Amino acid sequence: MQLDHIAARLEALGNPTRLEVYRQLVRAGEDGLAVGEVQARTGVPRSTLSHHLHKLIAVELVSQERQGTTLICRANYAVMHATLGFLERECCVDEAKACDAA
Amino acid sequence: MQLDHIAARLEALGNPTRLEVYRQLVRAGEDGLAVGEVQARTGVPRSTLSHHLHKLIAVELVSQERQGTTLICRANYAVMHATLGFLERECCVDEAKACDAA
DNA sequence: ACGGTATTTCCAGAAATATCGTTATAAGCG
DNA sequence: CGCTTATAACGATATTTCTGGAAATACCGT
Repeated sequence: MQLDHIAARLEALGNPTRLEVYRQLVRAGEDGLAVGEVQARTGVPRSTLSHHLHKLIAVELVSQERQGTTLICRANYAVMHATLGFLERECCVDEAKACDAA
Repeated sequence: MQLDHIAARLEALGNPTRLEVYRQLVRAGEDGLAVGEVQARTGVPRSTLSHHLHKLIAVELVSQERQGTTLICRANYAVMHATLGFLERECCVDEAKACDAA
């Protein structure tokens, strides 16, 4: 994973509205949530929400699947874990040094 | 930790330049790095770097300590871990559900 | 106090982002 | 086919961010 990709994902999550949306999707689990359901839970206006969802989709943190007229959104756990893993590895560098120092 | 704080931290890290700066600080470990040293390693112009550092400091991911004419910057690991911990907890909600489903 | 080094603050323009009303598109149903 | 629902794309505006040069400030040795 490249630094730019990680940064893009963090930026996507670095907005209260999007973080809240993402959290709702995580909580929804495997079943995911229809866009309209996310809208109902967050109260974000439709067009704004669509915009934010696209940002999350663009960095692959969220995926969409059509079911009839509704679009189901799901959190992409693998990408999230990869991102967190990268950050932890960065932190572990320091952890090791901290341990050396201690 | 509130959602807004987390988002602010993610946003701070969600910029390639700042993520790189932060990574350099993490790698430097406990000793930290002088601003000038960060500048030398990243090649970011001084004023631009100063701005980015302030953003990282504002969300407490980085701290500064003066040593004579130079300012030493250090990564604040505790804050980083708290942030990652929050995200992991969010993810664990899903993990549990994923396990139920599996 | 003077000179030098390290760093920030000031400023301003370009670019990106957030927001949301309106309009368009896709899918199902009778 | 026309109606309804669900959602995305368009478009416009206000705000924020990013960037970096120039000037100001902080600290130190002499």
